[in-house]
Amino acid sequence: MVLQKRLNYGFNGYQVPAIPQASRSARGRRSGKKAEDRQMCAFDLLATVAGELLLLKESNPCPSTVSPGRTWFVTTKNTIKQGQQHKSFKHDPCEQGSSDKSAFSTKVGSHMRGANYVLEDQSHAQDGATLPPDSIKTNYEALERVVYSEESIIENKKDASSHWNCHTERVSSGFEELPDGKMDDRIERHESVERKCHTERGSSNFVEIPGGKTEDQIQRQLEARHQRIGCQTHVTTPDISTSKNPMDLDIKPPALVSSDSSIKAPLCGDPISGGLFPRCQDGVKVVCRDDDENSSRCTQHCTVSLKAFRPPHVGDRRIRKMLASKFWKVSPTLPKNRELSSSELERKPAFCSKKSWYTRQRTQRCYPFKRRKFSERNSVSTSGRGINGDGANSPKMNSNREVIGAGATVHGVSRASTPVAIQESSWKTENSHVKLSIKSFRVPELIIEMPETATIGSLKRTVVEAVSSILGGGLQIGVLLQGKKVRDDDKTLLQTGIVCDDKLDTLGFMLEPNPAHTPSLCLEDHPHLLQPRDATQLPTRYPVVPSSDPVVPDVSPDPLLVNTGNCIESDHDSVPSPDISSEKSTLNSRALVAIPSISVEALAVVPLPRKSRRSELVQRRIRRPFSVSEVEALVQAVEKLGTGRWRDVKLCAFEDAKHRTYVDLKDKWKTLVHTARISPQQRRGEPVPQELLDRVLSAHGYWSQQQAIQHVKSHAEPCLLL
DNA sequence: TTTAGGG
DNA sequence: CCCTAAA
Repeated sequence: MVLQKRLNYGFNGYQVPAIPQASRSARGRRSGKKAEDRQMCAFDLLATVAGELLLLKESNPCPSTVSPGRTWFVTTKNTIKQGQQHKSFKHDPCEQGSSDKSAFSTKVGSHMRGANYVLEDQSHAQDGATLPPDSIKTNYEALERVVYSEESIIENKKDASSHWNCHTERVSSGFEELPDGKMDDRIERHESVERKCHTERGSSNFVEIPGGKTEDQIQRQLEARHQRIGCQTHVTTPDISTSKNPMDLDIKPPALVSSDSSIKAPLCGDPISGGLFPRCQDGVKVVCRDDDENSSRCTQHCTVSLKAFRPPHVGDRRIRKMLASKFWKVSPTLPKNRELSSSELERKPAFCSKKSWYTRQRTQRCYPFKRRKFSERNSVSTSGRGINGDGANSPKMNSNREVIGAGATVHGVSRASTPVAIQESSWKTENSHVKLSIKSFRVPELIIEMPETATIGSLKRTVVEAVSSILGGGLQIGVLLQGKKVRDDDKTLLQTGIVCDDKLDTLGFMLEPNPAHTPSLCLEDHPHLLQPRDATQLPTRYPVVPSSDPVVPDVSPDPLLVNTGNCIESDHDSVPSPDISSEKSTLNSRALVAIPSISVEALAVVPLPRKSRRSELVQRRIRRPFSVSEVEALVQAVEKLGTGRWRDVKLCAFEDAKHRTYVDLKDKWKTLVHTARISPQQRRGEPVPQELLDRVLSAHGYWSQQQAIQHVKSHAEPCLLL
């Protein structure tokens, strides 16, 4: 079940400019992920727009003047030549056929390729008359969901039913016609999939709000989404004369600053972000027309630049990772996070700046929540009125003036950025936190060998040295929950089950050697460790750590290194990169000087398997076993579509399961076929009903046959096809 | 980018 | 689930 809101906005025609090719190129992305990322970018864009709209909305306390049933659509201005499955989004959603979802994603992809799209309010012409709510079922579902999410972040409530014309409705995620009573069945399954999305980390790009969630849960969900997306919006009021080129929009200083109503505090004015992510800003030209398009009032245009501050190259995972590390950083009870250890910060100044950038980003992202807690709705409305002058109560909330007003407000807030520390503290007080008390750490195995004649004092010293050597940077923290190691760094505490005053006794921490740590620092701090004796007299494991990862001193500007975990992907940024490498070079050479020659030798001798480092950096995706319901969906989709159309299968049955790529589905089918062929005794994991396996075999057989037939036809009788 | 197939 | 050649 999906809660949907129909949002009413007083203007229409969001023109999304072409996004430069350069902003899309990304290295190191895995192909399976690309489509999702791309889609997500586009959705973020839409969400961004939606978020701005919400600002407008908030500043106008009389939304009831806008008629219901209004929905935003994405329409394309360009003709896309790729297949024949493209329908204009202007088409009546009622007539959508089975290919429409494909069309949507393809169009979104094309959008990222530079096609022009218009986010458009299609119902403006006939207020309340067009597009009965029920007609929006499929393609727009995602968009609306985003819109809903954004609104929720601002309003922080899911049942704002009164004047925002929201309603709940069930939406079928399937887009093929479902015969007879199959619909309910389908919806049921879809619900289950969605529920799964919630329990599994980051599996959905959207925050899907299933029924029955508490407000608190929703809030956390939305927060998580915001963290994932890392997207902020910014509205400026550019010079109208330059509005032709959205990229050239001037940024005017804020006209008004309000500390209260400035909901989505943006970051555009942040010089750090500007410097670090010169290409991260997707300019969005927003053309605001008057509500009644046909009236003379619609002639005036204003342009609003919406900037989505989501570094386009940043993988979802990376953002999350970084934010996660940010979290730990905030928590004073925990030792430094390996992902962003202090030593790393020292060595890579760019990290620091980025980090602070992100800190700000993140805290501001949370601002809507704070605002809501601190202020009543009334005060928001009041300030909104103040910002927009007399327009707020006007029946036509949609005048251009107000758009500008809202934009200026937001912009002003973006400039008035608060110190990070303050924001963090307020952040901390505003969210439910898990309080942890770490009584002691379990230290990883440490083998120490001493001559019998050694004194107790020297033993102590050796142990201390060994421990402190490891503590010097060569460790990371392992988290244990109920005795099981929590490996997924990207999961939130909530998702992992670490909630306030609950289960905390089962939570444990463990020190582990950090294979990625830089040995030079450690050795630099304790050079005597290697010097006083022969290396063979130090069979402790800690000295091994350095040579186990000799590549770390490698200062080559390897993007893999630069892009690691806590760092925003920055391979395009010319500024920080040289700093990083030069800084590291210096450090490294300095470190090498301090290291005895034997260590240098060790460094040279032991080649690091590149793979291992890579796997350190690019984390393997979490394994998510297919549930029976997922298998059933897959089987059904393959029965319908065949075995050679995994993309369609994905779109058909797993559109909302963002963590299932078509490659995953293909692989799963492969294993399903295999499973079906082996004896039940040999099967592992959650048992798949035999009935499903039978269907797998029969479908597999059928489609293999079909493929063979097609193959024969196209080869033996090519002329017949002409 | 998607498919197909090996690992 | 990853990787990658091939289309």
